[in-house]
Amino acid sequence: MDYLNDLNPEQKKAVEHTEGPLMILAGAGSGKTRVLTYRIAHLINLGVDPFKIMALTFTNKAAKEMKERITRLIGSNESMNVWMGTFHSVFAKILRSEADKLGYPSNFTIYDTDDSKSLIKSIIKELNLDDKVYKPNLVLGRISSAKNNLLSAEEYNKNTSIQSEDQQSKKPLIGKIYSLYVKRCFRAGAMDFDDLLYQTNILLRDFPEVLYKYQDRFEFILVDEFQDTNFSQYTIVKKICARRENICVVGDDAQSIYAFRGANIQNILNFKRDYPDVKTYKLEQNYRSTKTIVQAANSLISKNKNQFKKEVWTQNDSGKNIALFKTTTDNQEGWLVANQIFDTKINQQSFNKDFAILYRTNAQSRAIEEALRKKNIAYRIYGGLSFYKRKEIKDVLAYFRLSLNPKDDEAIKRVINYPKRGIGKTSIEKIALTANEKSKSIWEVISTESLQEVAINNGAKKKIEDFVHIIELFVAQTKTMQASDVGHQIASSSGVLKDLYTDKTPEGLSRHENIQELLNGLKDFEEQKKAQGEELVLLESYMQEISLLTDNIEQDNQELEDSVSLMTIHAAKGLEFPYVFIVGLEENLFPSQLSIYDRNQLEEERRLFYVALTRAEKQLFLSYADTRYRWGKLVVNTPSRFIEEIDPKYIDEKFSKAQTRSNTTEFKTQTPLFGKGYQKRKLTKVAPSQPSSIHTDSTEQIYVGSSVKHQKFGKGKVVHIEGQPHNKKATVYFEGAAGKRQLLLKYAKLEVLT
DNA sequence: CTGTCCTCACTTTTT
DNA sequence: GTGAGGACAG
Repeated sequence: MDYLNDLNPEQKKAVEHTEGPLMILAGAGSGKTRVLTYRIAHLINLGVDPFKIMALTFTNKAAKEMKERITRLIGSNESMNVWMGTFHSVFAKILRSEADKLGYPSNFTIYDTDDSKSLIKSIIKELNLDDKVYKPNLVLGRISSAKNNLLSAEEYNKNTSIQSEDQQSKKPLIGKIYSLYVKRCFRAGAMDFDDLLYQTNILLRDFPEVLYKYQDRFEFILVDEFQDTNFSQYTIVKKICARRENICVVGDDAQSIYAFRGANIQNILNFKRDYPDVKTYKLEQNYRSTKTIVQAANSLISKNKNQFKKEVWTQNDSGKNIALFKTTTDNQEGWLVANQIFDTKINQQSFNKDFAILYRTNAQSRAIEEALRKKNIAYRIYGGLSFYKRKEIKDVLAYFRLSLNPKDDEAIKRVINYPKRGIGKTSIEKIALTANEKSKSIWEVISTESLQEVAINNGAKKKIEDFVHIIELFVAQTKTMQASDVGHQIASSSGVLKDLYTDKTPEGLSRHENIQELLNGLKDFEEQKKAQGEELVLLESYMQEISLLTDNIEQDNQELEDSVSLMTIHAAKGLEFPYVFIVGLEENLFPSQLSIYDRNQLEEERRLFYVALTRAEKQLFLSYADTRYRWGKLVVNTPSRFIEEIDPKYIDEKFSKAQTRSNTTEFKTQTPLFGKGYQKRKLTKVAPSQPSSIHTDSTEQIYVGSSVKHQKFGKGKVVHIEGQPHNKKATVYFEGAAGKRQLLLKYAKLEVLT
């Protein structure tokens, strides 16, 4: 148990507390993830079956990082079996295996926010409501928060206080939209993001035997970022751990930044109420940042009224003061950041990857990007327009979805006339009308005799029938063919590839490339599964894997490796960088104008700033601009109130007048050159980046003649190796029934026997 | 039914 | 400044 020596006394106590409820209040940089990972490793070392441990995180990034760290600690074989992932992905998995109980198909579609919004739009239209009053975003928000508070549509309509709220805001029919929305999702065999949690609650509530099963299966539950859980999530966890109460939650109220989405800091308070004999440990020693950063952050967060008492401290050096830059325009701000990075790199001998630039909204990245490009500083944008959100990718994925679940109305609406087939708006509307009358999905209308009852001309009917035949073919193929083959087939037979191929504009080429990239990712996925011993890899399993991915997954590419990170503060949570720039510190931007009239919302913004400050290890740079382009208009700003809330003894104000004049003019003349950056944007790959350094290294130790062991196939001998380093393919003869196999080493996780 | 031009809303954050 | 969606002509 040497690893316990890596921990400080408080951390160690938390790790060694195995049975019974446990709450860890962990300040920023206090080794929260370390405690979680060590605790899981410790449980396994004590003989707990990894299958019986469930570890829930909030984001894919956090899940991925924890997986990697556990693998490093205890090896992949054990860690693979821990149920670890985001709330949404873990419960999606459970819902798929229990779907029939809820009347859903096990291959239900997951609607993303765009799907939900588009469905809501069509419902609003059908009800002849004004979408200026019933703004789809707002309606979706109401429905979402209802679900996250476990209110069904029926309950929503019965609840007098909600109804009077909706009356008062002159939107009395939101409840009706909610009911219809639920009906449509069900009809389409689809769940939205909130359903993944809501329906899990229903499942555990209405099927005691199912609840019992999972209570029995999960002996230990760990929840990361507990302050960000909403009521729905908390209820699931509470139910599953009710029998043993082996629940460990880790959180920091000072870093709660998702209240806007229904997260409830009260959950931390409730926790003490629900588990009176809970053991609480506070991790207050910060290992990440300098004294200056820690104390500056403390001085800021002390302005919040709602918080737990906690004193974060550090033994680290004092470090440099925070640098505060005032600039005149957003472009100048970008330029200043780029220059500062350039200088710091030389003075401190640091790398691009040591820097992060954090902002409140994604739109702010533009000015920064231009400046970095001009200075030739490599950068990477996290979040923003993710690969899966691109139009062309969503089109192909809609065909994939349709081939797996033809009842998916949102997918059908997306592609029934893309590429152009001469099926116009009027026809689709008439079909949708018939579908609603019969309470059937669009597919059930167009693929049966019901189509004859729709009042459209025969030409259009013929075109629709052709479309149905294509999809029917795809449906059949997805059941028997390898995922990558079906993928190619669908991309070309649907006409999508051809449509983009004929488009020779740079955008068209880039879209075509993106689809190739998607198909490559699909192939990679298939190879990976085959290496794990699966014979037939279906498209279905791929779609289940990616439907909850919104991040861009990192590409293992040397060039991208050393780059400056650009991201929103929300996306930066849980990460750390030696040098951190926080830009756009202006009133109405940060804090956002939507939050300044409400104490709670303002405090959330302040916590967000706290999160930003505490990302830094060595030094912080803050900046604001007097004017900034927003919505194409020049806006004049005053500095953010948050700047003054940091104890001024930690801040050095910098004005750079000399640089201001010469460089803004240079900037203006050159800006147009960088107007179109579309095709230069990075391409991201779909390949799940399982291989950590451990695996990549070990593949280099496999030679012809090596004796190896495979998780599924057992022992074997390597007879042939081909391919590039880090991407080698080996032919292996296995002793058992598996016989001769070709495996990609980077996925196969072969153990070398000596 | 399709293509083009115009208007308008969009900027809070994620699964 | 951009992209989605509506109005209108062909």
